[in-house]
Amino acid sequence: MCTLHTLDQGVWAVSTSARSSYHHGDLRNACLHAAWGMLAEGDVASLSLRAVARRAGVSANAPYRHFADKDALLTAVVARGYDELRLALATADEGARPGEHHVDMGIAYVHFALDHPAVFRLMFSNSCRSDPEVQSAALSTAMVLARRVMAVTPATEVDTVLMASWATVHGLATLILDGRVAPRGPAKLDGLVRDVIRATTSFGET
Amino acid sequence: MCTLHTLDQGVWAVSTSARSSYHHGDLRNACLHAAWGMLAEGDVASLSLRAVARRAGVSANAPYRHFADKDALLTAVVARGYDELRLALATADEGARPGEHHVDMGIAYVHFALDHPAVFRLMFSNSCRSDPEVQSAALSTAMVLARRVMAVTPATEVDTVLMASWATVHGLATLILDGRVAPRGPAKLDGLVRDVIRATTSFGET
DNA sequence: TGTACATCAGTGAACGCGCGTTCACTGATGTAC
DNA sequence: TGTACATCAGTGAACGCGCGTTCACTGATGTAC
Repeated sequence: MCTLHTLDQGVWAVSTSARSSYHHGDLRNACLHAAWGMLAEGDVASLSLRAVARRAGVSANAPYRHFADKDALLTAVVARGYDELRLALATADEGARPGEHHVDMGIAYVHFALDHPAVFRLMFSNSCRSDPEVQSAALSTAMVLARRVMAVTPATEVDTVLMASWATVHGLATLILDGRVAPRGPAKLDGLVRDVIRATTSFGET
Repeated sequence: MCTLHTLDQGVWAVSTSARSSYHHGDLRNACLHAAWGMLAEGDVASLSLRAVARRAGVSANAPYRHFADKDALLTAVVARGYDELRLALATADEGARPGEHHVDMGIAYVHFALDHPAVFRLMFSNSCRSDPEVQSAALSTAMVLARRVMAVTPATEVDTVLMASWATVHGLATLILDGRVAPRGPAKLDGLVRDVIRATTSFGET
């Protein structure tokens, strides 16, 4: 059903293994993987094309065979980010406890942000908001939320409720990420998300 | 009562006027003003200390008399940002229509974000979250929201409701800023904020 | 099966650039006497 | 009131750095005959 592989395993792992030949074989993916890894360790400002090439074990200009410029690389990373987020949300929705779909999806959303802070910030920066690939990836991600909202909301209110749900969970993720809101102890994170979502959800779940 | 001046007028305007003497007189404020202006036109990545000095009409290293390094300047800008936001929220709260305090403060919050996108992003980035001046400025800002929440919420739920309110309006501001949620026409912005806040506010207002 | 050749995906060196920051210095200001 | 001097707040030149990107080139691969 879902053919998407997570970036930390599966087909991606191969691309980081030592290469024996002059040709890399999968440099595009290796660059994305390297960029993803570097964003896990630092922020966007510290990510340079040269460093990505270095980490992929390749000369500084080799990435230009696969990306028009630095922006194109970042755009591709962001698109992957949305794919990952969409997968995480869909998985949470599928495995949700009865009557807890919103809460479990919200928890997954916040966890994604905390697990990939720099990627998350990049996804919601204005730098690549107008790229078509990113826009479509963002839209499919939003659709996962939308489907759940539509299942339990009168048609006339779907727009507002979708925005409200998304805004709440997105804002919460951002505020926690930035240290403006602090769950007391990591075990309390899920409870905090649950409480906030319940406090803002006036519509029922079936 | 409130002695804070907005950055675009009042005492700040003076600091950008042509200077006649070797000594600037108010270079610290002039730097902050220049940085603020540059952030209004571009993003954080395009803001350099040298450019700030240039705009302030001063040599590249003059700012070092007033800021230890570039980070210190950014930190000061962020602190000012929180001051401005706090002022905007307090003003909105004071002048709110009866029973609409949450809505009007939310609208003010979103407007601040849209009026100062780069500053807003910088305020909620992790770069200066641990600076004491910033932390205290952020705390006083949050207190403006907290006071309003406390006025209408049972004590046991204040924490959760405060987080929920803040998260919702902050998330909404962020999503609009990033183009993920688009009010249809600028006149519709306030209505969108109002609808979302009403949809997520289950507690009453007196 | 062997060979010539086009194409693809790398290399290494170089470019100009703007940056943050430091240095020795200088003009202006204020204060003690 | 005048002068010597310490202090403050600027200047201009220079530093090393890593960056994005381009260039001519080369090793590997695949395909036509």
